[in-house]
Amino acid sequence: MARVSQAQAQENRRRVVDTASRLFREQGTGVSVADLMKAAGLTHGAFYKQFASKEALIDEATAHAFADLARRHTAGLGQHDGQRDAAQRALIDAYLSTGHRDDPADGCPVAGLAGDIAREPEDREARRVYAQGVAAFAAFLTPDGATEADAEDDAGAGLTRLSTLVGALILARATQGSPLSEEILAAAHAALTESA
Amino acid sequence: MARVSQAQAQENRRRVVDTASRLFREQGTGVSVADLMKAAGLTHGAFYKQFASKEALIDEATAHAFADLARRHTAGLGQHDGQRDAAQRALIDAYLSTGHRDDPADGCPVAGLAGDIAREPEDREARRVYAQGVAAFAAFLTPDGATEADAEDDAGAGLTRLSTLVGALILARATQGSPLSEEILAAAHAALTESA
DNA sequence: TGTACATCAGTGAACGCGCGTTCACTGATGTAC
DNA sequence: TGTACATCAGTGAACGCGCGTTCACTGATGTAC
Repeated sequence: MARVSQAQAQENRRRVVDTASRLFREQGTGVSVADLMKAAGLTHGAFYKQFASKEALIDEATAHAFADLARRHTAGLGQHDGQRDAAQRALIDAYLSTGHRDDPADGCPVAGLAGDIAREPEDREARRVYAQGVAAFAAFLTPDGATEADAEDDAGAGLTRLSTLVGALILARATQGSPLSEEILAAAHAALTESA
Repeated sequence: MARVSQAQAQENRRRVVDTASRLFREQGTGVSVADLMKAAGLTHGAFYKQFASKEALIDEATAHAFADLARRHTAGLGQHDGQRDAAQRALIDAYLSTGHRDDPADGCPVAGLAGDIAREPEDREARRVYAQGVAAFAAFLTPDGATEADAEDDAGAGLTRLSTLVGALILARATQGSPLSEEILAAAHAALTESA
């Protein structure tokens, strides 16, 4: 394989970003460029024809993961005829499932990337994108009722719900193998669905 | 410096474990043996006189961090004359402070080690210790009231509170630099203290 | 539409570097008498 | 208590290896005529 059509090259590039966004969530941003490219079906040398550095790919893969998350939230709303509470309930069910716990690659980037993002320097693009993604997710979780009177409280409730979701998922993953893991998911699920 | 007294050697070993437990929380378990030993005031060669491998140190440093956490919880109870609700309230205040957010090295190992522990293989000692630490922390957070009637619900409430605390702290660290970071801490703090 | 040639996505060997780990050596400590 | 010697915690050079990145090369693609 030598030169490849522009369309093929563009598709290869897309596949690298998509593969990276999955592997970074699953194994962390420490995944090597060589392993990454192999997973995308290419050799490591081709990487620098498409990306300036591994850092640049981390930025791009982070943005890709959050764009996908936003798309899923919009789709979720669509599936419930725009009813926020029904869409939120469906999201909570899926978020705190063992399926989500066991599949970080295809799962929430807020949870999957949290550890690596926290250790990135403050001026990194990936951090900006992450914070924006957190804000958008919290907004999606804002209670359905009175959004006019107490806007600040509502925003706070969205942030708190997100904290509980992300915390429970991360703890369930870190305790996987112990019965505690399922107990955490069940407890958070009960707490988040009884009041909503 | 060549040979050193047994007492000195023992103290050096303790210092390495303590330094590791702090650096792992702050920078992750990816910290190099050389950096670690330098931070403890020794050279890297001495490492293998005290530890079988870096893995073994990760296990020991994790246990050390959780033993320290348990000690702090006990001390917290003592400072409030054994009153659980007062001790819990004080812990929540400290846990969701910017001081705790900005000092992961000296902070909660449940939050600081979550990402690395989740990626360790299931049979690792560090995972066992971590799960045990999560259970103990959740027990500490169990509501003060009726611990006789609904033991399962109470345990669930402890796990949910821990999920919210850990999730909020991790998100606040990952969004540090954005105003969102303080909003997350404030929102979770309000939610956890209004009901308790 | 067919031919000639420049382009450039992908390959695979190679780079300097830092990793975890090993090892020959040092010399104060601990012990045997 | 004093001397002779074995022990072993700590040092620093060295190991093989995988990392991110570079580069000479390939040959199908895209373009100029």
